[in-house]
Amino acid sequence: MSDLLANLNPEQLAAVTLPPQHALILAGAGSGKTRVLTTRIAWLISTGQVGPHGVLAVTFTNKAAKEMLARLSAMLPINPRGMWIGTFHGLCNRLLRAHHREAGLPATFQILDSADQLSAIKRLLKNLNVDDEKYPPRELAHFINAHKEQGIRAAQAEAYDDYTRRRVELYAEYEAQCQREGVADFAELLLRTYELLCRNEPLRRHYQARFRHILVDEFQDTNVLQYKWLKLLASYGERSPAAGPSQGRTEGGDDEKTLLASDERGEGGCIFAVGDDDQSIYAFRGAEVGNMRDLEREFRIANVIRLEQNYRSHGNILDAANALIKNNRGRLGKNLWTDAGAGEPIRVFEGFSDIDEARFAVDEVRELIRDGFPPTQIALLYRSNAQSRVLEHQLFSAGVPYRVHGGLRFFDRQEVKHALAYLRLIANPDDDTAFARVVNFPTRGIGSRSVEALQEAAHRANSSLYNAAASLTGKAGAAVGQFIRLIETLRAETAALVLPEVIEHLIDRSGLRAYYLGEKEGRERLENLDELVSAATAFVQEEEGTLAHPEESDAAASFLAHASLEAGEHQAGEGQEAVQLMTVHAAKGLEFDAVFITGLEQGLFPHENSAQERDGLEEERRLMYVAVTRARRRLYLTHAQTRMLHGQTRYCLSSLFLEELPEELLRRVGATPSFAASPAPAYSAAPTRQREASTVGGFRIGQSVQHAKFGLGVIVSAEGGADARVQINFGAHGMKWLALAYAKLTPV
DNA sequence: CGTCACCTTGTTTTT
DNA sequence: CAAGGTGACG
Repeated sequence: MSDLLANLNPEQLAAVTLPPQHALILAGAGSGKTRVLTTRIAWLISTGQVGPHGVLAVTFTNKAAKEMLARLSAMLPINPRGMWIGTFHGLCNRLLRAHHREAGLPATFQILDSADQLSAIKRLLKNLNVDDEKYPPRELAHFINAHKEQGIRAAQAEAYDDYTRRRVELYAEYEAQCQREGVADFAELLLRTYELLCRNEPLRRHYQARFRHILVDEFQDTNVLQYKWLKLLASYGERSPAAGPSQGRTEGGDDEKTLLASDERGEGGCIFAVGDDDQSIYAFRGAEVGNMRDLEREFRIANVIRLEQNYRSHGNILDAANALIKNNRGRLGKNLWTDAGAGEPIRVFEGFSDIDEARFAVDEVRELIRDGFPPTQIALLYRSNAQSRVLEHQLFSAGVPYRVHGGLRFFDRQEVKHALAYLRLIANPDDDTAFARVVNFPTRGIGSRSVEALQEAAHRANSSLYNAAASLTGKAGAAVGQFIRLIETLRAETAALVLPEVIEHLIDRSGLRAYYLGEKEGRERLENLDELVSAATAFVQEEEGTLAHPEESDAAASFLAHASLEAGEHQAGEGQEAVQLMTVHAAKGLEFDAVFITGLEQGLFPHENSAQERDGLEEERRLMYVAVTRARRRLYLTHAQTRMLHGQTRYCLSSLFLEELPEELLRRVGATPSFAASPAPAYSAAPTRQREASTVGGFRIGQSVQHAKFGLGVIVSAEGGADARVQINFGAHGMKWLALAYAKLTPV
C-alpha cells in the first residue's frame, strides 16, 4: 500500500490521493500521467474507497486501455476485470449490447467503420438518385459525423441554406437506412448511448450510482458529445428531473448549468480527468480543448493540479518544446522542467532532397545502433503517411530492420473485410453494406445491372437487399437467389461450429479461398485469411477468460465488434528489434531514446491544409510539440530543399517551427547543400539528373527570393517568353504566379 | 457480364 | 505517385 505511493512527487501524490471530488489534472508530456491515473485507481481500491465494480476508466485508444489494465494488474492483487476500462467506443458498444432493446437496436447490430460508412452513404445517394458530384460522399460523411459528435440528430440540425437543408435531409435518410439495416457507425455508438441514458431514467440512475469514480485519460481530446456523456454519468444528483434530459432526444442546453451544482451533487460519481491542452491534436475530428475549461468551471474545480516535472527528456529538448509552444495563445499554462540536465544539443539537418534527408537519417540511425541505442528506441516521425516510403526505401537498402505503425490495419484489408462480410451477413441479413460487398465477390454473375435492379426493388419495398432478392425475376433473380441460398446454407452449416471453424468454413465455401488461390498476388491474402482464423481463435480464448461479460455471449457479434473497434496491431516484424516509423499523431503517448522529426518544411509540417482551418497553425504547433517531447536523449530535426510530392518535385522552405526554436539549443549537422553551391553535397540524391540551368530573367528554379508582401519564397517553376513569370512557393502565403515584369523580387 | 486500360483525382491526422 | 472510377471492348 505505501509502496503504491512511494516515489511519487508531491504533485503526483496530491493528485493520486485527492478526496472524492471532481478533479482536473493538467499533466504535461512525460510527467507520469498514466502512472497517476493507474495509481489513483489502485489507491482508491486498496484503501477500500471503491470496489473494482465502481470504477469507470475511459481512454481513446485500445492501446492506452490495455496499458492501463496491465499496470493495474501489476499493482493490485485482485483481478481488475470488474472494472470498466476501455475506449469511449468500446464502452458504448458494451452498453448498447447489454441494453440493445432499450436502445432500439437489434441484438446483432453491426458497427460500420469509416470505410463501411462511406460505402453506405454512396449506396444511399445512388438509391435516392442524388448527384454525388454535388454532394460528395466524403463531405456528407463528415457533415453527418460532425453533427453526431455534437449530439445533434438530423431532426435538430440547423439548415441555414438550401444546400444544407438537402444535406440534413440526407442525414435523416442515412439515419433511417442505418436503422433499417441494424448498423451503427462510430459516432452513433456514442450518440445512441448518450440518448439511451438520457431517456431511460432507471438505467441512467443505475450507472450513475454504480460508477463512483470516472477517470478520463487524454481529456483534451474529448468532443462535445463525449463530454456530455461524461457529465450525464457523473451527475446522479441533478437538482430536478426536469433539469436533466427527459423524454426524447433532448439537446444539451440548460441541463448543464443546473446539473452540477456541487452542493447538490449527492451521490454522483467523481470525474478525475487528466489531460494536456498543449497536446490536443485532434481538433480536426471534433476534439474540443475547451472542454477542459468547461470542466473546470462547470464542475467547480477549485485547484487544478499541474504536473510539470518531466521525467522523460533532457533539458535542451524540454527548452525547445517550451519555447515552441509559447507561441500558442489561450493556453492553460504550464512549463515543463527536469532535473536531468541539459543533455545534447538538438541536431538539425538540411537535405538536398527528401532522398538525401532519408539517407542522412538512416546513416545516423545506424550510428546510433552502433553506439548501443536499441533499434526499438529509435523513432522516425513524419507528418503524413506518404512520407514513410522514402524512409522505408533507405532503411531497406541499408538493411536496417524497421517497423511501420499505422497504415492499413489488419481488419481493413480487403480479404479480411470480405470474409467478415460473410460473417456479418449470416448474423444479420439486413446488413446491406456487407451484402453489397460480397454479393458478387468472388464474381458469380451478378453484375452492376442486377445489383441496381435489386437495390431498386429493395428501395421500393423499403426492405433490405437480402429480403428484396426474392422479388427479382429473370436471370438476375436466379443468380441473386443462388447467392441467398449460399448464405442460408452457410448459416445452417455453421450453426453448430465454434467461431474459428465458422470463419474457416466461410472462407472455403464462399469461394474466397479458391479465388485468392487463383490470384497471382493471392498468397499474402490467403495468409491473412489464415491469420483471421487464428485471430478468432485467440479472441474466443480470451473471451472465455472474461466471463464477466455475459451480455456479450454471441461470439460472432463480439468478434465483429472487436474487428471494427480494434485496429489489430497484427503487423509483421512485431517484437523484433526494429526501428519505429510512424506519424506524429501515432507517436502521441510514446517515448524513445532518439527521435527524428522529418519533413520540417512549410506546407508539409505545418501542413498547408492547416492554413485554411481555424487555429490550424496552432494545432500544427501542438503536433510539433508532441513530436519534440517524444525524445528522451537525442532529437534530430530534418528537412529537405526539394521533395517529391504528387509525382513531381516541390521546392520547400524550412518550417516555421524551426525558427521558433532558440538557436543556442541547436546544432546544424551535415553539409548544408544548396543549388548555388556546385560541389556535390555530402548527401545528394544518387546520380542526380542534370538540372537544366535555365534561368528566366536572372532567376532559376529552386532559388530563394524575397517579395515585399509575401516575404521569403522559393521559385518552383518558371515560364519564359515575352511576359515571363515564375511560380513561387511562399509557404504560409501559398503558391503564387508572379510576372517578372511587375513583381519586385530580390534574390536571397 | 467481366476485364482491362486509361483517365481522373486527390493526397493529414483516426476511434 | 497511387488508387479509385469510368469507359471501351471481348
